[in-house]
Amino acid sequence: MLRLSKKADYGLIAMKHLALLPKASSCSTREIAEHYDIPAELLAKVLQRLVRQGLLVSHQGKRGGYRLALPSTVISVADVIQAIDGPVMVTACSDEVADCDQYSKCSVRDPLWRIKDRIVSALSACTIFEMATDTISDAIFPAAVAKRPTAATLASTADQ
Amino acid sequence: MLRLSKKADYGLIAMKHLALLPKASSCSTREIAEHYDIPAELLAKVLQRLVRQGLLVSHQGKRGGYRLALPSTVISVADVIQAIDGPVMVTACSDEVADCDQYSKCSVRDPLWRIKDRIVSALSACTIFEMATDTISDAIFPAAVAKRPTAATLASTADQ
DNA sequence: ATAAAATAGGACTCGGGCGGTCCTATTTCT
DNA sequence: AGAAATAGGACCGCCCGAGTCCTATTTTAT
Repeated sequence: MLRLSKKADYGLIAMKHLALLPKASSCSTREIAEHYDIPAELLAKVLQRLVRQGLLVSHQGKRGGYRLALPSTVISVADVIQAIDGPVMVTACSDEVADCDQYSKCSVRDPLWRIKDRIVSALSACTIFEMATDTISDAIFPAAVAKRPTAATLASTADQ
Repeated sequence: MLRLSKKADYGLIAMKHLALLPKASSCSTREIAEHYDIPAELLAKVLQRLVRQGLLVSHQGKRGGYRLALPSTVISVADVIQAIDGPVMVTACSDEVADCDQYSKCSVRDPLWRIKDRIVSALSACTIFEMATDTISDAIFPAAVAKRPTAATLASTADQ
């Protein structure tokens, strides 16, 4: 499935919302939660984590709220996801840590690592600004991929 | 986290294993399972699914087994993952199906869709052959990404 | 001063899905 | 005929994500 967590979803929604706010104005958890029908207390935790990671700045007390700590052109989707869910890891075995019982025999760890890097690149190449303004280009290298026939196509022709 | 399922892991391991076999020879579930310490019955289901999706061909009966249905240069990592886990979807709301309760108010669906396409592109750009021969290039467009400062960097410098 | 509204964050629960197992066909080779 | 393999349905336990509850603290408005 390769889905990202609800928290990351909420985080991106919030970041986009904050990016679209007038400069230097802020917004409370409740406002965002109500606007998008997100459980407020859950969103609160997400925003708190984004503060801890330095992507948001908070203002406590009544009339408090959050605003971006940095220009939206500098914060990437990868930054948000990683701030919330921790480092992106495609495989069970992270960075040197062999917490997967097949570590010694695993033959796909290195290849998958490179693929993970590609995914992180894809996520890093997209900024919150681009999300907010809907200016994300469609693909990274359409040519290279589109050219090659998909296995699905070939398999169906080879079916019988 | 954005992790892929154990099944997908096992599938990729098996596909790589089969790709490295001498041409036209096959291999049984048990052989692969024992070689990589994978629960045989679970791996069996994975391989069966790969057969149903046309990526493998099976030979039943004693001395049966599996072999690639197509050249390893034509099968992509995306093909394998999708054959096992179904379509890659970054968000809860798939293809037009609004099974997520925030569908109407969701502001990040379209951007995330494009990002999903990028991820699928990254996965589609890597073939089983490349996995088997360890010839995966490191990144897609290193320049574009490396050039931009990361939010993490900026956040830490702006810390106080 | 006091109350209200907000962030900060720890502790807890609940349910679904993933990983895994078991069992029973069916096919095919020896 | 029997062994060894694929095919596949049914089931189960448990972990973790999603969400809730509660309390403390900070700040502002009245």
